[in-house]
Amino acid sequence: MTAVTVCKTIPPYTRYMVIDMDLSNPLPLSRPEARSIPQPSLQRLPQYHHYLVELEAKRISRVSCSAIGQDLGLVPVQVRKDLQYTGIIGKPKTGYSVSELIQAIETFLGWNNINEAFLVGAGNLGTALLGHERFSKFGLRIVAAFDTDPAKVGQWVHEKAVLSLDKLADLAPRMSIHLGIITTPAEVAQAVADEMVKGGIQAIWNFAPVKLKVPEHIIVHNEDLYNSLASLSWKLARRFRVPIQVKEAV
Amino acid sequence: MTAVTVCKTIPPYTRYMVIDMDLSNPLPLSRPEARSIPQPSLQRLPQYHHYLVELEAKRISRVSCSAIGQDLGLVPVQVRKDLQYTGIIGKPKTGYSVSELIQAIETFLGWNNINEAFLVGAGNLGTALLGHERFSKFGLRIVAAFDTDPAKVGQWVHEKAVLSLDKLADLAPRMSIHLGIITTPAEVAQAVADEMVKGGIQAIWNFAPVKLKVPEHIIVHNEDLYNSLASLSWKLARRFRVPIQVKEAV
DNA sequence: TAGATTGTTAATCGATTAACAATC
DNA sequence: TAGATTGTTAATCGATTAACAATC
Repeated sequence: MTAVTVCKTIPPYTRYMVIDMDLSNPLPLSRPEARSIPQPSLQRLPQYHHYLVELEAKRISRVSCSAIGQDLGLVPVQVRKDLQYTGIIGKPKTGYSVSELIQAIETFLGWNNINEAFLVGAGNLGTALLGHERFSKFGLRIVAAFDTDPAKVGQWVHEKAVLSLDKLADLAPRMSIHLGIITTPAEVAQAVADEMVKGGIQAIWNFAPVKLKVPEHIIVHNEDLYNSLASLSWKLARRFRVPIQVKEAV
Repeated sequence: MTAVTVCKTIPPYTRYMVIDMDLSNPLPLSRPEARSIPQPSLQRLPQYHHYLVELEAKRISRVSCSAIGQDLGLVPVQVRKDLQYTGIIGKPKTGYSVSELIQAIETFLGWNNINEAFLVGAGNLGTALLGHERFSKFGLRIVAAFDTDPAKVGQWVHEKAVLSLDKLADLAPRMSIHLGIITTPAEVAQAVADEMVKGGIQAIWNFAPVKLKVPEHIIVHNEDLYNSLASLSWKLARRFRVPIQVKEAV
């Protein structure tokens, strides 16, 4: 508001840019960590990334918001807003540089600095994740697996050793591992989380259907298939219920 | 508004209930399919369900919103709103009946009428899902698996037959299967989805990281691990960036 | 009765979308 | 220049939360 008097002819958002440049921050790209981002936007970024990588493979070097929106089923202005969080700036009329966008998204999401992780629970799901080469493209490398089953300990799964769970709390700090993945049955998930916290793990990606109790500073993400199944089966069930509902109304 | 004159002394929401009963719908429970529900609420319902089942195992028969909220990290009024979508009604001072709540949630989510499903892609992830007994508690039963790999076709995985993919479009309508699960690599997911649509599948639970192109009436749910990994690694990366950021500010 | 808890309405908060100026 | 596309602001839409009456 006070800036209005300084330069009346320039519209508000141009003024904002000038102020921004005054602080010698011409490239917002240089401090993406300073910004906050809505959860939905954050979750759309990997979609853009995936799409852009495909474009790059097709040797397409520039893209507009409308084109992205068209292919991903989003309105252009939403794409624009989302991309702005990464700090990237486009060119009117020509759009955005595909390679710059990819770079910006990867930097923003921290996919450049690889996260090494420990996985606990070498069952079917654990094995599936251990074999998931594509994770490395998204900055995640699972370096070892843990289990309590003596039959599994000492084995190798997808070139990764399966170690005894009681080694975890000791190994994690020595290898400076900050990320833990839980793919155990629900019953033991809490005990595993406790071990991880003891080992100084900062973030837990939890595939067990339990609400983990951990100290407040630990980041927990729940990958709860049941939540997802819920909405799917509700929609499907509703579809088959519809004729009945119509009947009742008559 | 027009109803105000009818009965001035009764406050608005009591009036609403009266009107509702006038339409001979005393139990909202009887027509849960008529209501719409916000996506976030829908995804919280399985959490309540899981929690309530645990309570029931402990022989606790009544529960209040505050208790639920306490344990699940939600404010009481949000719990109340969510539960209202299922049409359940509680009793002031004593709370809700645990068993009625469980019943209401299951009915609302359609978990009573079992969804039989076909799964395509008998790799690690597919095997993990096939072995997931708990799904049956949530109304899902995977009845057969499909694959194109000759080494897998004809095998049995967790007591389920692995069939050749080209049988799917024929079998689905004959067995009246409406739900398909895709756990294939991204490259073939679209082709699999096409087969499912040909077979009359109504809903697809997609674990491959691709945006599927299907007719508009098909329900698709994407279980994209990368979206989830994105926000986790962003938060973790940001945490480690913080000291640097502070330095820059100085 | 008093206190606890539900059910409802209204206010708030946050994300999306509409409108439009700036730019190439 | 004209048209396309970006970047910004303001309006809209939807979910959450606050406040409070009703009920047991």
